Amino acid sequence: MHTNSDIETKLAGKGIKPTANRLLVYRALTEASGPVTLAMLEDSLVTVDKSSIFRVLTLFLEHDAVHAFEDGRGVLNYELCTTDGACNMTDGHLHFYCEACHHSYCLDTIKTPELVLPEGFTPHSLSFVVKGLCPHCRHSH
Amino acid sequence: MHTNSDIETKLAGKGIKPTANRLLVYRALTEASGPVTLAMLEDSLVTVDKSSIFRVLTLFLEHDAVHAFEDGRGVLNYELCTTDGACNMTDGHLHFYCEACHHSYCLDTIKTPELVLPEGFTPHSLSFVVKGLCPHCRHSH
DNA sequence: TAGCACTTTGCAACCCGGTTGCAAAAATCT
DNA sequence: AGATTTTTGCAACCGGGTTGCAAAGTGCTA
Repeated sequence: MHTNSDIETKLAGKGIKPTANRLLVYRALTEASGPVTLAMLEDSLVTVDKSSIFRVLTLFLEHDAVHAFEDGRGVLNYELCTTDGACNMTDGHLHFYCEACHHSYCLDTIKTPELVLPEGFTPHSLSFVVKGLCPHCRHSH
Repeated sequence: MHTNSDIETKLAGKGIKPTANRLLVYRALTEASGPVTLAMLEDSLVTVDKSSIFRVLTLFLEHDAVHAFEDGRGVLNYELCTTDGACNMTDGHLHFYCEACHHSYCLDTIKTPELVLPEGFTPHSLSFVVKGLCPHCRHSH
């Protein structure tokens, strides 16, 4: 488990001043079993206002503490960055969105392929999302 | 160019009864240089209500006349299906979203890779979107 | 420690894309 | 024509995301 000072160290390493809300949000991200949405954080952090969570997340994004991607519905999902440096397309991996339980999975065992774009297109980031049924929903069908 | 009866034939082939609005929307899709959003169609089809365009597009989706994907902002983009049969993930191809001009490109020369999901995950559709700068915006930088 | 500046937070309100209920208009069917 | 079904426009709503603003908190410095 992560003590508060563990988290403070992590945040400091990314150049983020630790506040009470930032510790709460960071902890929620570490304890999540996968990518989480703003709405999920709102539910689990009832003491913190939606806009505050949002601002913490955007701060984390700017400091490469988390990365974000859209699931199949256009909802942003956030995940802690595992790498220490900039967290960009180079560590891109596949995400899976279950259309039954509306849950996102991070399939980080599957890397996105390196790709060759037509002349002139300069990539910054990428998202690769597969929609379908997750193992659980497929069986309970 | 496409005459109205050309379009009517196409729609009939997909099992869609041609109405005035459906012809207008279909024509707008054929004349677009790439994927279009609901907002873009609202702008170009000033005589047609937003909700009507929306309902036409969902009808087209159900009849595999168009397919849709989200660009990098979570906005739906629509494209005419080129294949005759069901338009699903099998003809998946890459899309590029320019963060400067907010325009989506259909890079249909680049096919999405065939992928192997972990046991139990059943794919239905997929989206593969690269964000960055398009050739034009890159030069006018 | 008082006074001042800067940062962070909560609240309310807004924005925008997407979506729906409903009644009017248009097409379809005897 | 009259009855029925489909399509349409309007208005309103929804939900995720975002912002303005004032209050609360933090951290100075004198």
